[in-house]
Amino acid sequence: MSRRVTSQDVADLAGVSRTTVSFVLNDVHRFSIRPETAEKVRLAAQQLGYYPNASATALASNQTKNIGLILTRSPEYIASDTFLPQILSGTLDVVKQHSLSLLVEWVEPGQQLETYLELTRAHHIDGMILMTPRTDDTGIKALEDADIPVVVMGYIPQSTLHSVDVDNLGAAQEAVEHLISLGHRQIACITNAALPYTSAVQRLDGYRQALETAKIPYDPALVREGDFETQSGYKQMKSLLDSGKKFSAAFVASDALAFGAYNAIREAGLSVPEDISIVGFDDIPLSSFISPTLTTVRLPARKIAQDSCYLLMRLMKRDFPESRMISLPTTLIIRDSTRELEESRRLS
Amino acid sequence: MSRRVTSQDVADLAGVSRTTVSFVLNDVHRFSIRPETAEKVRLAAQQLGYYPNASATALASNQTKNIGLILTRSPEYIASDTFLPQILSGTLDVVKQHSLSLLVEWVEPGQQLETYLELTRAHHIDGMILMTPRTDDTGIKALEDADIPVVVMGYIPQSTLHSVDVDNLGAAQEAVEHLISLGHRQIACITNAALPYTSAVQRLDGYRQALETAKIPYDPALVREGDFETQSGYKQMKSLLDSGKKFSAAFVASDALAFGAYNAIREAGLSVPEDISIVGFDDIPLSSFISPTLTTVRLPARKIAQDSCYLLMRLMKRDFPESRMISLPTTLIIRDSTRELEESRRLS
DNA sequence: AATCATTACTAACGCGCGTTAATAGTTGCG
DNA sequence: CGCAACTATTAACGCGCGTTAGTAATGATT
Repeated sequence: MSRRVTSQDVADLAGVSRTTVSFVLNDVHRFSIRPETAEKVRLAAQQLGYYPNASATALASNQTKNIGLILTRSPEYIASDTFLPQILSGTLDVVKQHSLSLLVEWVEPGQQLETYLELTRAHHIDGMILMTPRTDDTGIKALEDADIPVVVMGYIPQSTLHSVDVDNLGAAQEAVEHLISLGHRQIACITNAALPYTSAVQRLDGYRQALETAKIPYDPALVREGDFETQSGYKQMKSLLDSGKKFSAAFVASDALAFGAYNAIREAGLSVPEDISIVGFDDIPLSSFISPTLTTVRLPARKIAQDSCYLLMRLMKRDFPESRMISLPTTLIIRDSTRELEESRRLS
Repeated sequence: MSRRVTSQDVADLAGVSRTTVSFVLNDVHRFSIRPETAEKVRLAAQQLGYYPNASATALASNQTKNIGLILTRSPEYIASDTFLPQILSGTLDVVKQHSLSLLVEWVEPGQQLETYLELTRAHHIDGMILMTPRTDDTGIKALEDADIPVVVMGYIPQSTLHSVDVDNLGAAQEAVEHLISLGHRQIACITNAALPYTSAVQRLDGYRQALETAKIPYDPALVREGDFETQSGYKQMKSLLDSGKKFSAAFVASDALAFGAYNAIREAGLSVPEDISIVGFDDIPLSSFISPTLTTVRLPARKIAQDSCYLLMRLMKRDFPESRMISLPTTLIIRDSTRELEESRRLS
């Protein structure tokens, strides 16, 4: 249980003052230091196994070197978030490159304001990334006013916060247009999440937009609301099938849910894509392995995370980009779950 | 850009000293304080929106209130870690209950020692959880000597560190015995990861054990090494099929890889379970949705994470449990990917 | 009345570091 | 030789908080 090594110890061993140690180890060039002295200090530091105390550094410099990744779902949903690994991977990647640390926090719905305040005022972090926020987030206002850099992964209407996102609406539209181009006219839709999540609304809007462009009337009876989990994809597809409404294709706005939908369709004695074509959204790793392989919209999840980090770091340097949002491109990946509707099944 | 609110401000407003404020807000009962005074302080704190500065608190109290979750894979693998959400979910859950924060760190292979030292000496965290460590981890020794609480999720041979794990060997054995009980004698195996990962070795040993017990000779030609990703499950199953070796079942020590294996089998014009029975390992959420639903070993991932946290918190309170390891039970979940081998295909 | 214990509070130090203002030492130049 | 202009280094303060040792006031006990 040896005492902690402080910069004073390093200074003593090197025969200089603590200030000099600090200058050397932090590469402060404003006050010049003789190379030999610097070398002596570095040697002493290494010899003692000196690591500057993080809290002390943070307190003195007013920088924690931590950035926060804020998750807005409850732990049960987090457990089945098929996206999280990619997000985390991208974030860790960049964060590590800049020798920062990542603090992962989870916000309870209704507790947003409190949590954001605590996080910023207590200064646990230098900046934060907000993952998939909800429109009914009660803390957004506080974040806009707080002087802490924030990047939103996703979209919040009428917010002044910086954000990184994909064009959910456009991508969904493209997905549905693909179905339409295959001759489908009766197209169901299952959203990826409840509607307070902005991406859910945007994708639904894309669906409607595509229908409208093709002059297909929008029928609410063909739409269901999912909630992240595969199970809900199953449940909602079952509900659609049981409703008696006819449809030859479905846009399921999340791959995970699409897998559930597959199951419901199979259970009903039907098959994909022979009876029903399915387009997903996200392109999670398993989508190209499931049978039939899933036609879906590829979301560059890891890149979203990386770009969010890069953006955050710019903001932390008070280097504000001209544009408030970065929009990343998506790609429609056509696989085996969609197929042209036979003439016989087409409407007149 | 208003000045930060400090405890001095609270003290001034309440008309007491800073010390009193500290006592009140930290519930220090050793020095008694009149209820009215306490109330005054609490009111002032709330009125000012006072949040104690995390760095200062950490520095003064020598406790960061952060715990570290250390990932041992590279970002590319982290991205496809189907387990991570459950682990994170369980960890966040417990951590939040105890009003701590979670620092997620990723360790480069070869950099373990350096990273652990930095993490502990710089005192970023009060304790750490090591996820899926490798046997060739160069930093373990340092952690055993460091006086920081550590919990290992998984198993490290000959380590004195506390750990939470499942009986991988027993579970794998049970899985393979299930195949044997269905009449299979030629059983292939694909490991979940490279062999420096202890769980991979243990599961492989379970496989061998089961064969031995049933007096089935172990044939290395039926064994392949996976590496976490679905793609490698595909690749290795393809390699097995291409090898010409006959087998009627396979134990794939990771569900994610099993999905890849499904694909390879399908591509070869065969089917599960008619031609080949498959048992997976992990029971990730999608396993009950894929077709055919996957027989697998359920790993209580979230509970592992939670128990690891609880254990860590005990250690942080210097409350050392009698036993060094906690072993959690697994369950063999029998679904549709395994089937009894027809008499005609059985060996004499 | 004098002593003691108890209650309610505070002054002041230390945690380990970054940083500014000041100081000693050296060289250049007329 | 004397002054200026650097160069190399340090003393000392502050970051915001926890905590110990100590004080003042009150009541209880001899």
